[in-house]
Amino acid sequence: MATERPVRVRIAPSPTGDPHVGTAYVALFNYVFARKHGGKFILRLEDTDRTRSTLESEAAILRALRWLGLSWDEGPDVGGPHGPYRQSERAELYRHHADLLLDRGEAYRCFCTPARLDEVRKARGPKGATGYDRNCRGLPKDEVQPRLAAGEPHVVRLKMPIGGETVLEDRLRGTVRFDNAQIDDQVLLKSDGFPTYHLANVVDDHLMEVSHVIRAEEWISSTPKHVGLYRAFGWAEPVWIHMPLLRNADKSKISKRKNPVSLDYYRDAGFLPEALLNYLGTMGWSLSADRDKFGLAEMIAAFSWDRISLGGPVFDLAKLTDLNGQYLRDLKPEELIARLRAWRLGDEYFARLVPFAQPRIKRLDEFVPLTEYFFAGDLDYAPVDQEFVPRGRTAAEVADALGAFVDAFDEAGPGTPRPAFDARSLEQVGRALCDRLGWKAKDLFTPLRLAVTARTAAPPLFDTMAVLGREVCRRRIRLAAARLRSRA
RNA sequence: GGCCCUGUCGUCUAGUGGCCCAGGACGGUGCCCUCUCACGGCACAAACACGGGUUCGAAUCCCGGCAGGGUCACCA
Repeated sequence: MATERPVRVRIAPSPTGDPHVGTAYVALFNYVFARKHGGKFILRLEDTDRTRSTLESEAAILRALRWLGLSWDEGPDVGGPHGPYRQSERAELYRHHADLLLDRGEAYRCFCTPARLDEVRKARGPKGATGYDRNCRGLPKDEVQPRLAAGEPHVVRLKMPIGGETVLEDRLRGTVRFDNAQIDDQVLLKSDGFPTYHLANVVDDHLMEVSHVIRAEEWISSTPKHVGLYRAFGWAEPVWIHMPLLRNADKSKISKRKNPVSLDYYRDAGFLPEALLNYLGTMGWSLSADRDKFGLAEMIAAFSWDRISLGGPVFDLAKLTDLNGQYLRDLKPEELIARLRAWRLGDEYFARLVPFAQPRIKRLDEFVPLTEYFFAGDLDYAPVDQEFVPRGRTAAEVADALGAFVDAFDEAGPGTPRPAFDARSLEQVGRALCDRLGWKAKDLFTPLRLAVTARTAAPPLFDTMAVLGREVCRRRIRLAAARLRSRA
């Protein structure tokens, strides 16, 4: 362990969706650790999945991290001595390093088709050993060359040691041992010529001189593969630090079905970045026995890995909300006003509402009541409870339909980017769902309108949703569905 | 299922062998403040998962199964 190396750490999000609260959590600990030791905090985009990565997501992640105030010293937007910081722009580098391993006999070309890999997996059954059967590992050169020359699609795999064990030292968990028989020959280069996470990550961490890999616990079981890579290259390992995973109330890994997970939600729902950061700092870490309100500077001053607890912390919106309230009350009135303006009580947001309100008001004093749900967080459905279920349907059916709608605009098919959150595609998704269900449009759109506005009469539904945003809509719809289910 | 990680109030946590018949916070309940609500104050209920060891002494060390989680992709 090269602990004396200058501290260089990184957050390496994959731009494949919303800016995730888990990313912010891990980023926070990277940031604090770097600042504590006068080191560098690097932002690197891991966009090697060409089918799922989007520029939109990339921008959203950068925006969210900036909103939180976690500034990076090196990154795709600010540059730095080890760029580029976007993996898609480093493809040559990974190919070169894969070749290096190939030349040294540490890696090999694998011509197995996805179909064959599928069969291997199936043949092993539910309780079989894991992974690839190393079918191509022993392929003789004179067989590989012609297939290569013929342009046959293939991947490059790492030769993991067949026997023995891989031992790694985790700063938080101590020595962790893996039987090498459990670890298969990981793909390094995909058939599209792009690297997998494993290769790109290890190559970049080395080239960027990352001293400590601080990441989520879910990575721990693939760490032996990374250790194998460092050895194959002959490089020094970083210090491994695997943080506990944020959890849903049922203790499963935090997920958008059970929790608001997008940083945009927290921003739109009126949480202050400093409160969110503070709250995240109490997840698995504590400043002292009797204080849970503290700022970034205090956290940096007091930070130590020895104060980490490893049980996966449940993310509790109620406690975050309380903390947020404390921050709000500490603000000077003029500061609060500025925050409110920057949030939704400013010209920008007003400009989007006015077109809806103008045709519907006869006096100025009607504006606020009319547009109330554009500013509210969670809504009170009690007054409209009786309106949710159309004739001939059950509450459970409606709840399922609402859930299906959220899924439909959230999750595209494999390899397809999810639909944009605008009125056109929202309506499209809604109508497609009606077709699939065999429902009249009204039977879905009415409960949807109620979920989003808690009113029977409102401006056009999909325009309203577009203004409210994906995060607020998702939460309201899920809440309404849960309420319907509890009634059924 | 294999492998790996984890295990203090419902939740976040303090606790690194005696200071702990376990402290703080959120949430809950009650009371006070108060024109109401919020804030604030006070109080109450609420945990060392279990079984074995080690030790004069264990929430703290060791072992065991138990439970929860993660992971087993040409996704990260």
